[in-house]
Amino acid sequence: MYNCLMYSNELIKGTLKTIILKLLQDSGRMYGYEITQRVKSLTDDKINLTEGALYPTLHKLQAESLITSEQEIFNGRKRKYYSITETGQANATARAEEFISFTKTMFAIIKPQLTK
Amino acid sequence: MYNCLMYSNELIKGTLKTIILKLLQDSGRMYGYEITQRVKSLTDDKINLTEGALYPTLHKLQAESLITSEQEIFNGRKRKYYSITETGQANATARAEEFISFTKTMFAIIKPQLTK
DNA sequence: TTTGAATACATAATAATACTATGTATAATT
DNA sequence: AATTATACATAGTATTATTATGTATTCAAA
Repeated sequence: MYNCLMYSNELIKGTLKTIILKLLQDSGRMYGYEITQRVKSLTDDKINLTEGALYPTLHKLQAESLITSEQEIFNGRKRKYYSITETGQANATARAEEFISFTKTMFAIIKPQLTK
Repeated sequence: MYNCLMYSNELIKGTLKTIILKLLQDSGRMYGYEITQRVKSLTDDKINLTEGALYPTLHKLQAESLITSEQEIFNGRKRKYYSITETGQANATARAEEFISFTKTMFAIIKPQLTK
């Protein structure tokens, strides 16, 4: 869709990655289910991560060495805790800045009509 | 990716549709090439719509009755002018508002870490 | 004058990505 | 006892954008 010079072409599609990385950057380690609940409460129920979207993305982020994982048993149930790596930290910051920049650009397009 | 209650699941993927509809809402009628140039200048070269993304999307918007088209010859070259329909007007406004709302939601997630 | 850039539209093939649906399994609640 | 919540996972599907390619005309530069 976009062939951007400043924005990676994953900016939009990759919003989920940005969300996950930013949460991990903020909270230290988290497990999958915890992430869905945090997103739900942070966004006031507006974003409800599905498992079919979350887990494959977590696996992808780990494959890219942006996060690491360690499995534990908590209260009889398996939990897989994810932590952000150093590379992931830099990536998270870059993604967030890109998103903010993109937002400004989009506003340049949609704002004029809003005030009509 | 998102299973939103307030946001359509096309919010992100459909940013291009929002852009096109908003431009048509603002400018009356436009032809394809004109849209790419307008986007380019409005976004300071940051978003460069490719033809492979633009034209299929225009056809899709027309199939959804959000825009209409009329072909003309200008200076020996074919031009297909697109105009927004009444349904499209409402859709454009809704999409823009959705985008702004989504932006606020995203900021709730990424902002805390930015100030660190 | 002819070559290349800009204008103008279109589509097929590919890649990326998220969603739906489904599966497994345990703990807690009703 | 049944349902809900917790917890992870993946196959299949759909959507969507990108790349690549094709056609065709006008205009500017070499």
